[in-house]
Amino acid sequence: MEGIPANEQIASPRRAPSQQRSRERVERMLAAASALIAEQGSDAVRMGEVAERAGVSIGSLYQFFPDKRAIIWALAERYTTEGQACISAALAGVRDAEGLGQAFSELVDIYYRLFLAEPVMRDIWSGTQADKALRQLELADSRTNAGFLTAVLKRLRPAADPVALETTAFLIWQMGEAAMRLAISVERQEGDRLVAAYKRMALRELLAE
Amino acid sequence: MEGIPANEQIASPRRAPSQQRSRERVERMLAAASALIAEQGSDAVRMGEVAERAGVSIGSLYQFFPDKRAIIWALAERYTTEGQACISAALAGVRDAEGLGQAFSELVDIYYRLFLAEPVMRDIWSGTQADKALRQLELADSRTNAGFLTAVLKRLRPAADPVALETTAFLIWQMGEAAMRLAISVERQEGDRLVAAYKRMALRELLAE
DNA sequence: TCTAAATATGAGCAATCCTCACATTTGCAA
DNA sequence: TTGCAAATGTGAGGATTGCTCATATTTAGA
Repeated sequence: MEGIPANEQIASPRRAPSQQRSRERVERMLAAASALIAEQGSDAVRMGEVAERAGVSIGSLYQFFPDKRAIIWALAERYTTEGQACISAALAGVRDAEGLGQAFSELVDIYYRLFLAEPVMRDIWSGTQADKALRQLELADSRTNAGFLTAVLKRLRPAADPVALETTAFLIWQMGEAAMRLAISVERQEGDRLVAAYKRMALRELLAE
Repeated sequence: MEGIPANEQIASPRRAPSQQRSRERVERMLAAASALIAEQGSDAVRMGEVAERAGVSIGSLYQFFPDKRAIIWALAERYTTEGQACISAALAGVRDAEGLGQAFSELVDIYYRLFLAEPVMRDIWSGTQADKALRQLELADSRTNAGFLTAVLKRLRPAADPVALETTAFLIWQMGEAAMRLAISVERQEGDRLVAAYKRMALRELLAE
């Protein structure tokens, strides 16, 4: 909540590792951070700890990451990149309403399982509201993914207002993330019901009109 | 993000102010915190600053609030209490589907306007994902409010499965909050469209079957 | 081989939350 | 009124932690 003074600029590596040696070390830093986040949550992780676990000095850490948030950000970026490829692939082949229902339903299941199983992903996407850089990344990611969905909708309903379709897709996507966050913070059984309800609601909207 | 070590226990006043004098001082502390949050955001606010603005010493602050989060929490609790009364009143008189549509639509508008106009509320509900105590408060609040909605649904559809109605109401409520958070973090025009889309989607679900 | 750029290091600076020993005020019983 | 315990007030300083920087080492390439 504090210690890190502000919340403004988008973090980027202070220096891109150009040598093989440093690239490997950066990997170790990210792996260490990831492991520690999984164990303690990103708030509790201390920079010195990350450096120690990665087997580097605290100075080396700051050579490649301008601040603590930048490490989280780098991890988050990987998840978004992976996710986008997966989503794009799942939606690219959709040709009709039935196909959309099938693909969307599967995507929701995959994401729900991922959220349940990946503590790091869960932790990072939770912090998404508090950190501006993360929020920007998540919004951009969400727009991209919603874009894949919009493309499908435009194909299925060429007569519909494109802006309305974009709005719907974006909203449905963001609500899906909200539903996931909610589902994993209640009892498993209720979480399952909530995800199912979201799926039904979203599909009703996607396939309507 | 840091400085406050963990994120565990629910914060409660370390000592309840029993004298008139201290009650007034606690009010001043909360008012100071609220003003500073509006100006800078809760992350940027420093405890010494709150004490100074309230005209008390740092020690007095910690006499009544065990830590920084407890102040935020206290402010959040006030918002939830106010909100619940408002929502309960709006939904209590609903007798048919049309009335529900009307009341729900108005509630969404009120909340959207509130989110747009109240920087403190906005700030606090944004931090809701990162702080466990806040998240608990928000979940409890959401359940309470969803309960009001559930009561209406049960009245309108007595034959429906109660658990399903509860799930639907809870989900719709949480999605509303997500839609608000999303709407205020994009351009005003797009935000309006998103809120309208949410409203349409939620109503379709509430009035369906 | 030699040099400049890249990389590595960790003691220490700075910011901030929060504690605690001690001072003051209040409520109330004698 | 007086005395005293409980409530309240104070702020210097302890403790933690993100981050810097002067300095040392390694690498790439001429």
